[in-house]
Amino acid sequence: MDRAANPGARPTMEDVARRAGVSRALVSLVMRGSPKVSEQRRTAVLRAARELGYRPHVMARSLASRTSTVLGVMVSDLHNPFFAEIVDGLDAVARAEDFELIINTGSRSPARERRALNSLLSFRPAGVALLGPVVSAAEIGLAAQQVPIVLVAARPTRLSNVDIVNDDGEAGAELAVDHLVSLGHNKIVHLDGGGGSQAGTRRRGYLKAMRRHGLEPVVLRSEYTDAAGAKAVRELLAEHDGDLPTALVAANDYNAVGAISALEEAGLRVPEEVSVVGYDNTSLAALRHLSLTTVDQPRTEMGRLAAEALVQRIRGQRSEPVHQLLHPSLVVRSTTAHPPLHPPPQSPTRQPAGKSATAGGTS
Amino acid sequence: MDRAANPGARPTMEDVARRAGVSRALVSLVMRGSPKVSEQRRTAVLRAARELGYRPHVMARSLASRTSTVLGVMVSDLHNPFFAEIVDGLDAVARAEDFELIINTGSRSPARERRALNSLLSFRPAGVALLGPVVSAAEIGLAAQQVPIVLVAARPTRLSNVDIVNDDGEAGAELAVDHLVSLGHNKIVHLDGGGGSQAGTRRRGYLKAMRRHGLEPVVLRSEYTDAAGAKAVRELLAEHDGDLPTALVAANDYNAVGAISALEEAGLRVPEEVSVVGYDNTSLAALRHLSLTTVDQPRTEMGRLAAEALVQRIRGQRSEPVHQLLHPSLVVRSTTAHPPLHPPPQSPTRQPAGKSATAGGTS
DNA sequence: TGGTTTTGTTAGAGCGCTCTATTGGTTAGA
DNA sequence: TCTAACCAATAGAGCGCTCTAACAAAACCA
Repeated sequence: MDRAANPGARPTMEDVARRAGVSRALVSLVMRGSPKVSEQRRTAVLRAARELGYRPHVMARSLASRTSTVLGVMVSDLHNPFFAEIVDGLDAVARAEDFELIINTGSRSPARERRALNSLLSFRPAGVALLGPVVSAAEIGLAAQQVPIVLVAARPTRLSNVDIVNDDGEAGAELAVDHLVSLGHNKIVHLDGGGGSQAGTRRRGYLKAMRRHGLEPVVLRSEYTDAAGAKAVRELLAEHDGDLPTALVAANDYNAVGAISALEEAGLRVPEEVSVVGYDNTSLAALRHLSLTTVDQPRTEMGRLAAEALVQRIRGQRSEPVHQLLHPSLVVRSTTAHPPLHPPPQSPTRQPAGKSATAGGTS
Repeated sequence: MDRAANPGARPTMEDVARRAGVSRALVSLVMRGSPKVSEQRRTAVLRAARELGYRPHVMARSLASRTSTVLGVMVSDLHNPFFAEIVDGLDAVARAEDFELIINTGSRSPARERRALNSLLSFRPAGVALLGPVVSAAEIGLAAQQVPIVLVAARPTRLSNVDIVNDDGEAGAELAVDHLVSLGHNKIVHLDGGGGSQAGTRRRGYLKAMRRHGLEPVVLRSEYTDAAGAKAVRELLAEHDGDLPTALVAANDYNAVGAISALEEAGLRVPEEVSVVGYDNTSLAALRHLSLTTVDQPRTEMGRLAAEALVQRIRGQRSEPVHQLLHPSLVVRSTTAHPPLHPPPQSPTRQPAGKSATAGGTS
């Protein structure tokens, strides 16, 4: 009844002003927390606003102020909980710095991702974070001309006007290989992530570490999925019939889980006969049922740094691009052990001696 | 150079109009695909727009038109891939009907969820979908006065002005119990979802089915997490030392996986000694490594129906609330089997009393 | 006391767009 | 030939807000 000339519809600043007996401009000042408002009027305005259920219209606000408090987030794959933790980090900073997050997803398809990005841009956000983008560098570059952009978990790029926050995939893969080598493995195969973001970097790290240890690298093309991991292993088993690897460095955790399934289907036990290392330390890996040895990226931290990079750019505190490379760490769980036939220097955890028969003739 | 009075900044409709030698209104018509524009001018405008890299400003548009093409989506937990599939369904409809999705998350905390909801509302969306909300009914009701709202995967509510799309959790839990009974189980314990959405409904279904079969129900308070499932089982094992159940109906897949881990830690084998049924058929359950028997909700379909409900309301095609209750189905995988010491009559898969829902899935 | 600051408040223009009239310019009908 | 009917195009108001400039009223200083 008191919604004045605006029954039913959402109350506007005008309505609040009328009810509080002040001007629209004063309401605006109160809403933005200006110090130059008398206490008396401030409380009157706040009360009127509360009574009407008024909430400022962000779009109108950003239109009028020519600024935005919106940070756009493009999540390349909502199904992958990996990104959820990055969002956690972004969200924490956004909350602290008074930005709003709007999320959008590209479903791992470049076309949809472009759509999602355009949709985000049409809100004229103050900045945009692309998590695991698969869209072309050219398009990212184009967008970067209009708004600060930070890439997270992205494949390497030559773009000069974007910030980047990645984990050091090369170091991570090296970590995995070093771990396996230290357990006594020397036939270590990498299932790579195909064209996925970070796949190339991890592959490079694997190759580098293998060379460093004087071992012969074998890379199998795969993908960031359960099914692809299983498929790659099945092919591996079919081809390299006699000469099986004793350890696998998988593209990521999903890939690793698929690989483990295929290994077990083939009667190979993990880790007794084959060790498997994942990548990402997703909640999947942590499930005690899987208990996957994996490489952990500081995801929340990555999100936090990404948001901070954006905020700095938005506030004009920095204009050169930054390229953060965070250090991953190895999380050793139960899918890695000493290889069969290669008893380690010291006392092992689980190294069944009777294993030799199996390893001798898997044929 | 030709950006006229607007160098550097994003071109506006005015810029396009100037360049094409027409009025701003005409550009507006072209942008909205009006048929009442001569072909000649249309191409001229489109060319000018292309040359300037013009993209309409959705905020300004929705401000001026007093309409919105934005659908807000509040996802209660981004880490749970369950919701990602609902978003897929929403997204499909949104794309088809020319709406934009903006997503936001509440991280399973009522306070954050309220924040997220308010943030969403401040964009004055045309409609809002709340996926697995934990915020209070009162607040939802308040929001529903301002914008059409659809609840998905929500706990039951008395709210009269919102649409609801749920799976029939009662039927789902019954499906699980019936399946276990048909395998010969009669000591079936339910690990419930505590205060989680749908937890009560599932518990009710479990109780109903147990009673129907003349069995004594046992409900253990738990939660929708891996850890909670494991904890509940550990407590169960500690207390009911002598008289263990032969089957568990878990609150959801995560809970089930935790339960399985705890069982295996205790030396109990699944499914040989204890059968476990999950709920949700998440990607987790499908991993061949877990191969969890579970209840599947048609999630994408739920998302689709939710979006359609919103669109109908937005278009004014309907004003009464709808309450959709979708039928779940059982996916039998490898975590359920006949109970020990109780060899079944024959080898059943289905259960006698022709229940409405089907038994689908693998294996 | 008069002038200068300071403080609190407001009018009014305008952000980029849509939308309702309204305007000329054709064409059709009689 | 005139009017009605249509068509393409446009002027101008206004969506809900911010922001600059201007303005009273109170406070300060000499």
